[in-house]
Amino acid sequence: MMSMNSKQPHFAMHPTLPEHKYTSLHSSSEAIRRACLQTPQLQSNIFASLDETLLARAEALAAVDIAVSQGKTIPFKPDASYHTMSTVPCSSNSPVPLSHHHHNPHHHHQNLEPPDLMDHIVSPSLSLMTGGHEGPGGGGGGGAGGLISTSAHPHSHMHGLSHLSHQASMNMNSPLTHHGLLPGQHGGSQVGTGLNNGLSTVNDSDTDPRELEAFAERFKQRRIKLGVTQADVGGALANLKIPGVGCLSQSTICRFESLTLSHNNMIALKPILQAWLEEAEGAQREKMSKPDILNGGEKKRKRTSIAAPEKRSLEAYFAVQPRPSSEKIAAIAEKLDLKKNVVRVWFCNQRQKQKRLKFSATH
DNA sequence: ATGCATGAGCC
DNA sequence: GCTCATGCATA
Repeated sequence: MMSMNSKQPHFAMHPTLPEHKYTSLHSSSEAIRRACLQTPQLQSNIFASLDETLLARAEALAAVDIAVSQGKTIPFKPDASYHTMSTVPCSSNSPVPLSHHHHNPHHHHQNLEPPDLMDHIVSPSLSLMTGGHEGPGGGGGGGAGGLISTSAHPHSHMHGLSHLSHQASMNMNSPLTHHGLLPGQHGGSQVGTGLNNGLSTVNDSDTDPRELEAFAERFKQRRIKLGVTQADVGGALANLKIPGVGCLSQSTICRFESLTLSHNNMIALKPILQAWLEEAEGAQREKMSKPDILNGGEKKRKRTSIAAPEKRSLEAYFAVQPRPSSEKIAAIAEKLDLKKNVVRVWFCNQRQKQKRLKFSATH
């Protein structure tokens, strides 16, 4: 249902529309994506040449890694924060070393060149892998656009966040999509958050990592002050009646607060959450002022759990080749006795994390 | 808070 | 098949 946490009951929000303008819901992940591919892709070949040998080596590494980690080695915390944080009173616990891109005397090559592959294979403490850069070439890699996409699960309720803009370059009709994405983006930096019809051009401040970080922080603090859980926020978003915006999950709210979303995603969500915040605080003020009146199906998805040993192997493989071919994936899957699809998805998720890690390290 | 999964849009 | 945004399930 809703929050499972023992938090405060959430006060209902007024259906009133916030007097806000989220005219800009730029998402163009395509742009950022393009911007991100600054590295030519030649790894496929390299990998191909290494072929089986590499697989074997990687696997061997994995074995070594296992032994080492048993002794005491960092288990590789892939998750990175969106941006380097430093002042996060993180109410609860932040097991994630949000600032490990700063220091960390040992190894650290965020952007490695393919030629260094073997180094990793030899390094027992391999933790951060070679940068796998996408490239249209490699084997796919279409950028999805997408902002807030509603997962229209066959069984689940509609989480209505739009069926809107899933493609910046197209349907620029959607209120949330009138940002004609610009293809040629400056490398590695911003999102091309398009310009809105001259109305609310996304200002630098809106996309500034630093600003987003600060906002996320403020958001969390104020949310807590309101006594509302992340799940409550997600559910309440639908009440804002913002075109194309439905509810979001606790996961997403959590990720927003912890900056573990893509830069693009952060930018897209910010105005929405800001609107909710203002709405919620306004409602509370109202309630405070007049303390008199009324106050007062489907199938379960199964989550595969990849055991630590297998995970280490996958990490080793990933270090060598972040984007293995279908055949490679099949081979890996068989060696680790995992379903091919599980392995494929694992690599996809790993790439997403790496990308964020890279971005946060660069900004 | 985070791991694995789904689905849209694209190549 | 990929990326990306997002969610369910779970540690």
